[in-house]
Amino acid sequence: MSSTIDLLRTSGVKVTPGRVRVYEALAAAAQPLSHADLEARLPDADRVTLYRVLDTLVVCGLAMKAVDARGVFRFSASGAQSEHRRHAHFRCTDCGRVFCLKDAPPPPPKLPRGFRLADAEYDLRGTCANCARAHHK
Amino acid sequence: MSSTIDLLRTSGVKVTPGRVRVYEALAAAAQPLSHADLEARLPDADRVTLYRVLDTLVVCGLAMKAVDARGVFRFSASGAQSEHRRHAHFRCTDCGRVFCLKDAPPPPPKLPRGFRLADAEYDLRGTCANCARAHHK
DNA sequence: CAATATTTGCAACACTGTTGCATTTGCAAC
DNA sequence: GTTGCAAATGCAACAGTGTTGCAAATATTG
Ligand SMILES: [Mn+2]
Ligand SMILES: [Mn+2]
Ligand SMILES: [Zn+2]
Ligand SMILES: [Zn+2]
Repeated sequence: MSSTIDLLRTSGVKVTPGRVRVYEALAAAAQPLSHADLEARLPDADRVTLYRVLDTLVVCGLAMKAVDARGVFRFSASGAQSEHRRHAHFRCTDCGRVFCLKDAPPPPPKLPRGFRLADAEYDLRGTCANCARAHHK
Repeated sequence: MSSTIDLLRTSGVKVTPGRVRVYEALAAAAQPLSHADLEARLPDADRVTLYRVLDTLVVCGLAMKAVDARGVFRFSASGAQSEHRRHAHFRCTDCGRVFCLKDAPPPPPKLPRGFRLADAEYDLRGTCANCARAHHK
């Protein structure tokens, strides 16, 4: 069980109280959190600092960023960076939860000449088992 | 070839110049258009009216609304939507343009028992040929 | 402890989308 | 064609989300 401080240090970023608290809020959450969700959980945090801390966590691989159905970014802790890059994700449009799938992400398709691929994401949406059952009963 | 006016009338909404122009811009577009894209194509249109027209087209079934990777809503004429489901898209993080790729999207991976797939999108990001060249000079 | 590169807090801003309200307009009934 | 009215439009003001510039504070290194 490695501490949040160790995680940050290992990821090569400075350890600051803001980063520790934000990461721990993400890790403790059952669902991906929006910036507004985090402001509610950390009332003392500065708005802009919060955006920048989230950005840092994403860049260093400790968090994942995805857009929800309303067009708002949601963040979730990703214990190990390489873990989530090796599989696709499924987002339930009912409850908002994100599930990690077993299968490897598909290989990127051919790009036109001169194009450079920086990042790829296979985004699957639908209803999870829980919500499908609840919906159906 | 049914006219836009007929389409609107059949959908049970009033026929106005704004609705005709917006629908035709969507139908003529190669990719889903954001509100900003449409403002550029229809410089005389009022911002708010444009939002309301788009909303009307979605409600009456003539357009589809989806959120893109930046969290911005993009609209497409209903007929065109099925077209874009048959290939993946590449978004240039420099200029923001979206390119339709030739290859078919990869087959969806196996989902856990009870999960229902509603929609899938293979989202590729990077720099397009133009921006890569400009960046490199 | 001192040096310094990062990070923070704050103000100001940009972009996306919404609401209220007075005016205009599409369309149906006459 | 004229009239009446519900619906659509234009405009101003606003709310939410995210960004940028810059001075002050602070985490790390030595
Ligand atoms: Mn995952
Ligand atoms: Mn396409
Ligand atoms: Zn669910
Ligand atoms: Zn580009």
